[in-house]
Amino acid sequence: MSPKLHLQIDERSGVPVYRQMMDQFKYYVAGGTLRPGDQIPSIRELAAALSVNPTTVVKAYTELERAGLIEKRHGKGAFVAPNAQALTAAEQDVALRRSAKQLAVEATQLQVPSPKVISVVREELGALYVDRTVEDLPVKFAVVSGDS
Amino acid sequence: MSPKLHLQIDERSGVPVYRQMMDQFKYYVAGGTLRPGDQIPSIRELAAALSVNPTTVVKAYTELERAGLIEKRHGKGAFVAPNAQALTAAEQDVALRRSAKQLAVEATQLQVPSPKVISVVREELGALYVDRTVEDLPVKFAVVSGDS
DNA sequence: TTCTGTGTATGGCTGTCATCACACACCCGT
DNA sequence: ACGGGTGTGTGATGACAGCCATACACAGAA
Repeated sequence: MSPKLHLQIDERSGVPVYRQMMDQFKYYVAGGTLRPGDQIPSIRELAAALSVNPTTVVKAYTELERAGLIEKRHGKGAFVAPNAQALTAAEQDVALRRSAKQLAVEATQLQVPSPKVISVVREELGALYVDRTVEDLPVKFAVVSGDS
Repeated sequence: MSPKLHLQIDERSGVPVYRQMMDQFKYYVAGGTLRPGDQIPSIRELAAALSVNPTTVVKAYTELERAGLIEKRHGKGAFVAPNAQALTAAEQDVALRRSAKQLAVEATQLQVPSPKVISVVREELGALYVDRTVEDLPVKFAVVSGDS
């Protein structure tokens, strides 16, 4: 039913909260963690877990619904749409490259040597895998708002 | 005087434009590419180069000035502040980690294997170095707004 | 003075988010 | 069947931030 999600909101990033939520749901669907029919957190539940206003979640869910990715059912909850399309491999690549490029630009401007960049990325990837294992507890949705 | 800068604005990222500009100037100063006394692009010039409204650049410059990083002189232009502090190594690390973490989160949600992530990062880093060499032309400020 | 570069100031449109009050669907005890 | 409690999504309103368009003010050279 409800796969364990790991949503992360960075308030200081400047990126609208509803957009951060949308992207992450997209990625979960694209990666196959969320599958058609799966129930996702209720608006209130997610709002509480992430410490944001319910209206913000509403906006994200509404947009996702308009994109055909999820369905809201009054009084029942929200679900991944039956025909929710996973991102194509190409689209996944674009999304990933987008982040990678920003990192690269930043590193270049900071004049950080490439090997250092790579090692930091490795560390952060490793840190997440740790989280994933630790997360085999009765927590449905884990949240990190600030930094680790 | 005016070192060759390479500013990059991603309009679709959701991050406020003025914030993207601020960050990149910060990074250039932190990395030593921009040094105290250096003249930076005029408000109009930068606005034209990036295809944004001058007021947006004003906001970025005003904030940077308030942070003590640059100085605006009426009728003359904008310059890196005499006592502009480069970021400490620790602060640089924080900034870099921030981007790296976001990339890691995204990759994890997309279930992209780590080696793939690393290789993409390497590619993007490489692409930027290419740009840097190519940029030995009479262009003072090069801009990339969309994707490469 | 006049021209041309520079930074400055104001108002308006849009997007983002919070607050608060409302409406629908289910379940359970009566 | 009923009726209420609890969960769910919905909608109206207001405050504030980002961005743009436009007109104004200063500095230096012709």
